[in-house]
Amino acid sequence: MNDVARLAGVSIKTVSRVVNDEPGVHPSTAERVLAAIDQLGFRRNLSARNLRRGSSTGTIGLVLEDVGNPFYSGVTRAVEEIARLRGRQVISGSSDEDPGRERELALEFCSRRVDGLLIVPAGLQHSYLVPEMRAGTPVVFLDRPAGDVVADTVLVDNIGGTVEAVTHLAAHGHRRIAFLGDAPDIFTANERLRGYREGCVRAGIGYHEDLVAMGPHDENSVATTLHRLQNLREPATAIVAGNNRITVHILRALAGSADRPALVGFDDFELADLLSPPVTVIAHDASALGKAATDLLFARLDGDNSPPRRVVLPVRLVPRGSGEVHA
Amino acid sequence: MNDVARLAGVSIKTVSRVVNDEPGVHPSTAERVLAAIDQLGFRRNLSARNLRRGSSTGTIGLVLEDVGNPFYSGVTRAVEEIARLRGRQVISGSSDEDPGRERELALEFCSRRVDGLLIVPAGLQHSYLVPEMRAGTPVVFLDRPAGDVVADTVLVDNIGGTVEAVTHLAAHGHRRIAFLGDAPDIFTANERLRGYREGCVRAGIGYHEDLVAMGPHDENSVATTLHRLQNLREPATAIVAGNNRITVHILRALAGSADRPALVGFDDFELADLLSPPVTVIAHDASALGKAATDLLFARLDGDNSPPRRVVLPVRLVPRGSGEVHA
DNA sequence: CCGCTGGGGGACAACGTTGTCATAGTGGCC
DNA sequence: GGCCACTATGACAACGTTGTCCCCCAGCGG
Repeated sequence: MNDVARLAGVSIKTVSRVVNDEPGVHPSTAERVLAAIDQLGFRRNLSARNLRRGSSTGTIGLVLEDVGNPFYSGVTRAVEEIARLRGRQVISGSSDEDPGRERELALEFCSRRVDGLLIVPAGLQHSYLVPEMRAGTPVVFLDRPAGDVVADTVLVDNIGGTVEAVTHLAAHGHRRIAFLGDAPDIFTANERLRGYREGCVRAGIGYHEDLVAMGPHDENSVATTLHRLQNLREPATAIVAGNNRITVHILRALAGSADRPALVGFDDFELADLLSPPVTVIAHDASALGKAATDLLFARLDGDNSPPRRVVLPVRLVPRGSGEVHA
Repeated sequence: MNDVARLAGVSIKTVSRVVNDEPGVHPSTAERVLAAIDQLGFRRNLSARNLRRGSSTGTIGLVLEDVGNPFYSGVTRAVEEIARLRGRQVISGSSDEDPGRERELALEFCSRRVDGLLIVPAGLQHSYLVPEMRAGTPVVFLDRPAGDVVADTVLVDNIGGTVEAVTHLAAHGHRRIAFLGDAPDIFTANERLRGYREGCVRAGIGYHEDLVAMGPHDENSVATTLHRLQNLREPATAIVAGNNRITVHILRALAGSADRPALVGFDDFELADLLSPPVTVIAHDASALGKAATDLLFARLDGDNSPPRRVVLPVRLVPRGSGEVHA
């Protein structure tokens, strides 16, 4: 800006006025300044501007588990969409389910003075955010609640979803329904297990430990587990999968096998309808989740200081006929 | 920092020293400062720090078409990974194939003084970046080349891929091979069309206009096109799909149809192997693309100022048996 | 001719840091 | 006791902006 001022033969304040479209600059002066800006390729430094103005940095931080997972990339897209409408950039990072990494990312974002934080929490300890929240950075938790702070939270109806999955399978005559879930210290995994249990009880088929296998799961562990489930004295005839990755592992393990158990997966995924058999899922909308959370965040930025809210988004069973009809 | 200094009864410079682990602070003083920091929830302002130090802002900008597309979210993940190793945050935005939006995003990132830019170019005009590049911001183009600036570029072998696809189909006896591609003003779409054409010529089956349908495509247009192709005097017996979205549209349109043409899709996608029939694809690796581009960017940041490079990543045909065997 | 008005423009401080340099105190050595 | 070296600390400027306030001068009315 200094250089521009010198080249145009004006003070830097005048350059600032031109750059900001402030009134009170003679057209001919403005033209000279613009020419200088063009010639020097000047671009105003947003950091300095925000520092001086003490205003918003125009950024929001997004911490999620893995941008590479289509579910989270859908969330990211929705967040970006709304942020854009409100003139914000999104800075994002993947925690890979590691609480330490989550914390590192969140605090780094705070150091950058993001206007707000959206977090898919990895662990159960979030008191590290208290000073930041007290200092005025709004935080919205997404997909899972925070461990030990009270804050806005957007969840999906995990319990209702798995209850519905089990009910659906039981209604088709299944009595040996298995559940493969993610690591039980992950909130959603645990909730879905609870829903599974409740569904079993409601359906009158009872809850049996031997039908449950919690993760972490990879392709091999899923294959092994399926083998076990199918060789029980009373084999499982149906499976509820705790998330999209597990569903895919199951599909891969079952590929080509003759006697396939019925399957209902939590999380919808592309092409689920084109598989044979198509896969029945508990669907919930990544963009709805991202949108709800971002809306909440912006409401806080707009001055809403009502007590923290917890929003639970509905899920819906999408029956596609993945073997529910009990042979 | 001022407040911390006051509370600890020291100068702000001493606080700065403590925060930065600089030597020459008495342990007892440091302790007082740390206590004050803790009490006030102080966190150093990175913008101010970077402004003062004139050093890197620790961010890189990523402009892509749509984070929601699994291909690009894979790229994003890879970029994030490497950026993290080099202590950078990633700011990303989706251009939605709109050159204006791309420009807006890229220049906004420049205003934020990102250390470097990774761009999946939407249009053909990138001279707007010249001043920024001259000012020292390295730019790497990804997946497609820039229109009118010379800069580092990482591409995949689009032509080789489609040549291989056509060759593969022709080897299985197909002589009426159609091509459904994206809008021809998109570099990759055009390249793949060229590859298709060359493949046809090499296979000695000739290039026929009536077998080509360039986009933009949506589910309906793909269905209509397929209908046309199958009702030609000499119907298409095989299809090459220009990208993952088109492949999926085709699969959906063909679902349940009896007489399916063979299909080879450009871009691999999850579950392609589990469909029936499985889908043969031209695979290329989103993370490899992201990694190569980010490595190139960091090489520039490390001072490499050799002439701009163009890296072309190989693709490979993954035969899965999607009806190539001509009945 | 004087004073007032208002448009155009500049000087300067401040945002929150850190680099540079100065200074006060302390202990050791001759 | 005087001098030096060294440690711990602080004062101040500067990074690139913008907000506040002030100044200059042309034009106008009296």
